Amino acid sequence: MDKIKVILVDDHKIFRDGFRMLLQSFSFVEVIAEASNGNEFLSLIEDHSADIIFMDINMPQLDGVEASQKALEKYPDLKIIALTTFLDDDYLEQMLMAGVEGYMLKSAEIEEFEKAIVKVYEGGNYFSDEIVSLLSDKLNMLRKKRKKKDDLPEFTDREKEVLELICKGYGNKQIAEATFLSIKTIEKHKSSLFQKTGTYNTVNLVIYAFKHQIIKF
Amino acid sequence: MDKIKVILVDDHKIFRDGFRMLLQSFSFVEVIAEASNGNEFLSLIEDHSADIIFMDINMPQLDGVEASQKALEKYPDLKIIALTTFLDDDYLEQMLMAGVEGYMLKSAEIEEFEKAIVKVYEGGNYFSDEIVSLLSDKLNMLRKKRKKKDDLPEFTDREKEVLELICKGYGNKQIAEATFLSIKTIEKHKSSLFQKTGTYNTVNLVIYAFKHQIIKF
DNA sequence: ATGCGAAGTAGGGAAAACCCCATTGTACAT
DNA sequence: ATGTACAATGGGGTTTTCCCTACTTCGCAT
Repeated sequence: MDKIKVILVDDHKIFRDGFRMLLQSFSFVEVIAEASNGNEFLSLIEDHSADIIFMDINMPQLDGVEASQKALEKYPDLKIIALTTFLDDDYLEQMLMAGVEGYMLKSAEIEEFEKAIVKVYEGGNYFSDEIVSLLSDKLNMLRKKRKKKDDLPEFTDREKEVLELICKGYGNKQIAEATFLSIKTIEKHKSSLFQKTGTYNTVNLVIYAFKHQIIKF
Repeated sequence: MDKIKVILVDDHKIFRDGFRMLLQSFSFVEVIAEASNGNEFLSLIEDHSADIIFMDINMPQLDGVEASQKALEKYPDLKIIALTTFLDDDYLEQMLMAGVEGYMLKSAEIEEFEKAIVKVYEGGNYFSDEIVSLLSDKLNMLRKKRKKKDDLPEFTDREKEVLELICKGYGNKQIAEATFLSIKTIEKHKSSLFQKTGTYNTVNLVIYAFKHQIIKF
């Protein structure tokens, strides 16, 4: 079996040296190239076909987030494992959205790296426990924030029905046709919605609905 | 040290029986109660102070999602570990948003449950690898969908300016005042926006903007 | 049994949004 | 220099939205 070809991207030479040694100690891994920032990496992948990229996030010139995005745009099958030092990481969401296959701390145990490489190489993904915890915490924060804001008023059935249609982009006339009611009635229901939500026209109402997640995308 | 007090919620008695036995085999765990659906669980927690809840998701009467939401509303410090059978789970996001501390497959290994209980009891959280993979896949799907849709038209500076104000809920008059232009001009810019986006009124335009993430919440 | 409030149904008229069309200015190419 | 393209600015007139008011129905409490 061929060795798994790995590229290292990190701005600290010392870290790369240490990490390369660690990886080479796995018999099934070969470090085929290194880059010290995003730009260097992007030109590098033109000439090398790697299986897995270990990508630092904080780097000068072009950081890991943008480098990953650009690389994946051109080579969507690239498998990237993001590396981060601390847990106060604001880039987590961005990096996940960029489409990385793994995310772990530089301080992880040797066995973790081994596990991660194998899993990602086989088409899976790997996230260290700390990262998962962090993500979960962020979700919780989000939830609490929403909860606080959500003293939503109560809507009647008709109002909910009308609001749904409004948020689909229907005008009063179309809503009237869809519900077999007169335009005037629709207008009244909208008026009630305005009052209950503290808005004063349709656009505001739609914005309100989106912000309070009453409607789904 | 006291035993960790656990409540089981699942509609299948056989599963509860087997799972209880499994848990009791850990010397540090005590199953103090069981419920066969969400409603039963909600009345149960009034009388029991549990450390950890194992909560099935698909249940008759009141499912795991709503039960968890309601329970956590009343007792925010409750620690819930969600259990699911299959991986085709549409409730994943909802359950995470509800604020569960863990999420795992019923088919998990014994050691996994042990690990999960300890971690969650100590204030952490636990998600099985399969769940994490699923979540990551969903994120990837989301990303790809956004990418595909994002052949957004190009807007002129004025148009962007007007669009921003529209999405703040401003009417034509207010936008005109804010930009020192005539209402008619604003109307024309909006008209251009309609054409470029394929929409035909302000409400539709706002919806378009939200869906394509042109504006931020 | 009756009264009272809340939801659902509309009309008339004012205000805002929208469509078709015209003018000006600017950049860029021939 | 001149034509083409397009952004930016607006006017006139129609359509839609919005506000104020009114009537009916239904549940529910006195």
